[in-house]
Amino acid sequence: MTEDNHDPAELGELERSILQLLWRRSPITAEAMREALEEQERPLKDSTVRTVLRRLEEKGYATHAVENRTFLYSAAEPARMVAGRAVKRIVERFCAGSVEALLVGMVDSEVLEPEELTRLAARIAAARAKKAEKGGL
Amino acid sequence: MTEDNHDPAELGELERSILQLLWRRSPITAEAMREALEEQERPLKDSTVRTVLRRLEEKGYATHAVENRTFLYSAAEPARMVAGRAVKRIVERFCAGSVEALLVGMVDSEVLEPEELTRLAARIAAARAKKAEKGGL
DNA sequence: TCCATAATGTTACTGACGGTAACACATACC
DNA sequence: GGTATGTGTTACCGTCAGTAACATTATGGA
Repeated sequence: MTEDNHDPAELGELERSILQLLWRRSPITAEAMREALEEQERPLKDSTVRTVLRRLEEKGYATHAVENRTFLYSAAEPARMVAGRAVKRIVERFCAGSVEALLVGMVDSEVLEPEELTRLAARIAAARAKKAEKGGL
Repeated sequence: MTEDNHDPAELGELERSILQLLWRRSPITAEAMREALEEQERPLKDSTVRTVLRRLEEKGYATHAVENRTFLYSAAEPARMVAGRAVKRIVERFCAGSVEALLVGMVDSEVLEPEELTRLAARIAAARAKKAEKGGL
């Protein structure tokens, strides 16, 4: 039971922006992060950025290593994973646990075309099969 | 452009519970809602329930009709739709807009088996085709 | 040695918002 | 006309994200 209880819905807008950057530019120092945000028209004080990075780490979304007394932050897990779990919660909360209902909803709300769904499903299954083959089993 | 800007992430826990009940038991009066919540070990004052119902309506998740001076609340749109849009936001926020990345993430985080994905895709596409045929395009 | 510098740690204020509810107001029926 | 039933108004409180000042620590050079 690794108590993996992240909930991306619990992230604020700034926290998400920073997490995005972690995914894109890991590993990264707090100062570099501040500069990156500044380039996105988001000028913030040094301490603000650090506070948010610390909070992200507390919440389990980030980690850091220490290199010459300086923290190098990285995302704790890939975006795909976080997104996957986020969807899982949506399925539980709004689709009574049925993934099918969710996929139907995505089609209904035009997030996804049926043909695209079919195509992606095939592609993913193929990729998966290949991986399983390599992975030995 | 009906400015359909709901964000289920912006709902609190009680709001979600009540929305669930709206989906399950619409149309429903405030009093009946209170009783339903009581049965779920959630005893709340009348005014609490009413406040939340009103907030849900303000946020666009519910509507009401008036029947003999009494409000009959209903969900404004099906759960599937809300879920679909919620997922859309996740895709934008965590998957750089790629639905494929999301589906892969769902497989990676074991929300969905590859075979199941393939099967559901086929089923949905078929249902969709049938509908288009009937709908006369 | 001692200070300036570059990091990190601590603490806190503020505004939004959700959970919760008291209290006021209206109306229909006896 | 007053009581019962249902709706409208207002508000308090706790939590949390955004924001940041201020304190502390270590390190390398004068």
